[in-house]
Amino acid sequence: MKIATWNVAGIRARLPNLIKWLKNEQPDIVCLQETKIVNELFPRSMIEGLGYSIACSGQKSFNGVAILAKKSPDETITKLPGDENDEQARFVEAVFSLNKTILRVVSLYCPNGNPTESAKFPYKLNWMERLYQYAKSNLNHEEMLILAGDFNVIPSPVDARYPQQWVKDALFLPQTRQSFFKLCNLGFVDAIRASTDDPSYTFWDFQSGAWAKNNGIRIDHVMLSPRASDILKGTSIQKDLRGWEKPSDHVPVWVHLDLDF
DNA sequence: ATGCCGGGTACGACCCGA
Repeated sequence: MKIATWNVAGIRARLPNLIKWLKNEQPDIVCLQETKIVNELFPRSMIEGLGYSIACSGQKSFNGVAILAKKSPDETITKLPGDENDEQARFVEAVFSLNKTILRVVSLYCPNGNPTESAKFPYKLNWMERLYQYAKSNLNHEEMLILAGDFNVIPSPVDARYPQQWVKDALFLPQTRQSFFKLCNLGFVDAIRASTDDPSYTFWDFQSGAWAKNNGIRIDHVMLSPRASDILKGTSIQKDLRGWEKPSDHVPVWVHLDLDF
């Protein structure tokens, strides 16, 4: 089976590209971020027409995540535990019962955290700590768990074309990277980094000709629990979508698993 | 460093992203 994560930067603006891409690539599961739409207005019909179930957690204007899948999930969760008052739609989980196994998939949109002197940075770090606690408690089940999405974390200098540009940015500060590595130290595998040493980016800013200059960063990640990393077959970053008409500033990240879906 | 682009909201400029 193949699973992809893609920050679409507005699902309504990206719908033609999303539909074309789904038809071309036939993913089994897709984790979307920055849908920027309430659940009631989610553009269901064309996506369902291609054979996908939809689990979404959205809000007006900002954030919003979804999971599209060729099977219907047995269970859906739309809140990251740890803060009852958190109204931001950044987490959706879908649980799939497969032949003798369970696959748990999360589409997540970690806060950006800039500017770092504002409340946004502690909110980011707190959200990442909540994700860590969630991941840790789920590992006890020894299921296949996939955390896929826009982490807004540049893990290492190799993950930026110009790392010195990011040293004071919330995406690359030591506290942010430590929080990401804490997740890795639970046993989660960064699927792209496990598969290749090549520098490869998932985001290029719309501004300043970042795409033309390949001034990119790798911030969209697929993290595999030990049971899931055991069946990792391969990965890719679908850079060509950044060159399409009306692109998102992010491109899809793909993971292939040795698993029937 | 800021906000050069792009989306959303709403219809005139704002906020937000990374």
